[in-house]
Amino acid sequence: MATTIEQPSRDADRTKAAILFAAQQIFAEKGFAEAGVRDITALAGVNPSLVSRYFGGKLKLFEAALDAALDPRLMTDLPKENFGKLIVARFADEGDRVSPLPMMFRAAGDSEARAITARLLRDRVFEPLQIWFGGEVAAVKAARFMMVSLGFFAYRDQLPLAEFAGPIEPSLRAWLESEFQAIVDD
Amino acid sequence: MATTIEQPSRDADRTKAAILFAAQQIFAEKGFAEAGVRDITALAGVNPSLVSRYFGGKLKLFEAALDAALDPRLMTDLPKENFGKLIVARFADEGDRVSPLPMMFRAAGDSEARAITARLLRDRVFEPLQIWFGGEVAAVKAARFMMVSLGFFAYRDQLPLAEFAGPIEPSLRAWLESEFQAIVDD
DNA sequence: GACGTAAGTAAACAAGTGTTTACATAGGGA
DNA sequence: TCCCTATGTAAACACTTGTTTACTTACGTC
Repeated sequence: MATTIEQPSRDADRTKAAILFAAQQIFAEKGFAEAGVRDITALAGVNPSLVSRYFGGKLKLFEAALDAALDPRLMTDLPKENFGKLIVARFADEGDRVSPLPMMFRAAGDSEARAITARLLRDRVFEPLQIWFGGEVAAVKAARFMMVSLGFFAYRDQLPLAEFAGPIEPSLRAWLESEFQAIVDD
Repeated sequence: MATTIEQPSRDADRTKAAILFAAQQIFAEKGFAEAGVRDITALAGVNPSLVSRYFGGKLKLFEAALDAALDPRLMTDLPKENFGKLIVARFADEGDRVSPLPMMFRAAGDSEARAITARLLRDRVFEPLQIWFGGEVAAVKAARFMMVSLGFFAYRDQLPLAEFAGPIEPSLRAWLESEFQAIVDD
């Protein structure tokens, strides 16, 4: 019988982490409004009241979940020579797993959650990108990057067209790659 | 005393129109979830129960309001030679009035409303655009148009950055114009 | 002018929400 | 071993929501 790690049944840190992890899943899947505290805590296997106790409420939990999902390095760790191909590969092939944008889109219906997404998107994505791009047109470059990315995910999220449901159409993919590459090259 | 048009205080068609008009305002401003039937009917000056009676419920009212706001001619009536400059002018300068996209973004949180926006966006925008573009790459062109448009509105809607709050930055605007123009030229 | 139907209203309804309160209990330290 | 506190639970709370039901009233018709 293999030795198993002792798992104390009462561990606040572990419980918080479980709630946070479940929140990321449920918020991304159902959106802020439709994701119930009871849904999240059921997935985490704990009592609904712990959301208020440990995070201060559903809205704060959303903020924590989104903040944990945001990581600008997912863009800025790529080499600029091959930026276009690589970022599209990341977005198109593992986009729903790697990007918090669907989670943000489905929170746009709630005004408070929307204010949080706007702030985090600016501080945790737009600003780091601007620094990474550098130069005097860095702000415009960051804006272009945001627009193309938002457009791509909004398109996949909102327009479940049969002809684009599977792998992305080759010439559309090539266009996207050139769009992203042009941002760093300009 | 000037002759005034007789306004019957009881006119079902007029009441329906008033509700529909108010729904467009409120849905665009607050989103589907936060827009209450009571908000809409208060603006229209009627009783909340009339939403169910005349439209079959809040969801059907949303569908009717969105359908009434969608008009592909806002894009396809433009000359292709000057398409880029003109469409950007329309979107950037009168975008919130002319485009139903903000209304759609803020409905993404509700799964049923989202299904409606997806269907209407496909049938009332994507398909007509595809026909208008024509040729064998029409689908890809329509997809590119959707992505750039969605990206632009998502950006303005979700990222209220101070530096882009007012009129759009000139070089960013030039880039957008070239993007749209390239779609029709390719 | 009386009447019946369409138009509109007010209020109750039923369901779901996030949060709070009161209570139970596991587990480590004295 | 005995507590005492952190951890977790169950249930009630307070509130909002879209919708339905019962009722009132204005308008066209005979």
